[in-house]
Amino acid sequence: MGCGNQCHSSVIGPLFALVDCNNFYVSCERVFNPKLHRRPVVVLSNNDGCVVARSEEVKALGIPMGIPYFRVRELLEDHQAAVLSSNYTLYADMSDRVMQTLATFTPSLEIYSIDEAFLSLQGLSGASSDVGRRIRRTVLQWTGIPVSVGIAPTKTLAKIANHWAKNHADLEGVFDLSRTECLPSILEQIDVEKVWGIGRRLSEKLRPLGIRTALHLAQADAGWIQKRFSVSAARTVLELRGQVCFRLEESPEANQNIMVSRSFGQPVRTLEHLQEAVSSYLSRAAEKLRQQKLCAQILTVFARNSPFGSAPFCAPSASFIFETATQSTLEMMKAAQTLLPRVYRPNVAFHKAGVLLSGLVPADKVQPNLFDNLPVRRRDSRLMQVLDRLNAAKKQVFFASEGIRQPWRTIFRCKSPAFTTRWSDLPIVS
DNA sequence: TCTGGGGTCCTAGGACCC
DNA sequence: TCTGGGGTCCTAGGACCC
Repeated sequence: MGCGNQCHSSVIGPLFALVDCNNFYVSCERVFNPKLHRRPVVVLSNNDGCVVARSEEVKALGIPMGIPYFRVRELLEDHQAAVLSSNYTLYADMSDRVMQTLATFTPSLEIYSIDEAFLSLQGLSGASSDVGRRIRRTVLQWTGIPVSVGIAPTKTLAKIANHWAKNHADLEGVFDLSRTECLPSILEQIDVEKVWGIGRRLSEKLRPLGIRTALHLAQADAGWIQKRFSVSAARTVLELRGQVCFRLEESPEANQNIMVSRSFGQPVRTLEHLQEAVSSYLSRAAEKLRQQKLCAQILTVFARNSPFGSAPFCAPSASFIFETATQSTLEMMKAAQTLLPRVYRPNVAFHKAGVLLSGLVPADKVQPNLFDNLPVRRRDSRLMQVLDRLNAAKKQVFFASEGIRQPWRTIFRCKSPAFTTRWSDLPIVS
């Protein structure tokens, strides 16, 4: 690096580590299928639509994140790439293992996404970069997943440190930005769009103003940025200067919305099939709602055609407000049946539909309504409990309204087995 | 032919009230 | 009838994240 020596006294101020799994979905697949090593691998989104994870070999081919698969299929074939559908059950289980491993290092842990966590290293003894290396080694050994670790006094800088660790092989996956004298020269090499919280739109507006790198942004006037853009952008400026604006959120707030939406395996043109799909999504959404011990006041149903087709974009939606917040799938399905005719359009080829539950309240804090039918509520509640218990491990019982043939169902053409969550799919070592 | 899913936060603008 | 300011709440839409 040639950036001067890093000293190793213990740290007093706040210190964050961002641990990010490398190419997470691809890494999960490689743990159970050694043939995927040293070979280009991609994982695709639902319906095998877009590239959502790429191995290093694929990145080297210049294939960007999120590109539609059909546009790069030939290129991938030319390089004998392995192409896999998403196996969310596997990734969720592997994520749990990684997070449990991280929790052994510190209780101050924020699970930020399926493949990322922030840790507070404040007060931990020893050199922070040694801790980083230990984290990396342990996660790899216990789960098989390679991670990168970025360490810095703010979350935004930890993100940058992590990014730097990923892009400099000599660092072996760990970079401690809090102990470097060359922060400005690093920020100078980072495009402003790469900064956490600055997206494409914002960077397009910043560049003409001369703010093209993370360093430019760090040196900008925070008050002016707030007036011109937003308070969040101003916070990012301060964070780049080492001033904490985003704290660790160890016990996250309850969700404000629960959404289940999917693109269809093939376009839906009939009210009947739209009803099936919406019933099935609603059934899943209500399950999530009960898992989180919440009730919903508002149900929104929406559907849309493809934004890429020649037909004008069409995205009707309709909402239902319950007299009393509910967690009963039955009650919600009844409501959905009244909403769907308002959403359905003959002559529209629907490409996607979804349900949104909002106005969420804890189940034990629901205000009962004067005209509530309590016996029905209690009966429904018992029924839902039984349903959830039956479906806990594997879906065994479903509503007739969800349909049987389900021609709209999401397609996964090349999905790997459920290595870690189904006995029959257990990998065998011979 | 074929373009993901699930979230959060912020702001602007309108309605309404005093 | 005319004139004015300040505050809150709600919603839609935009931007961001992975």
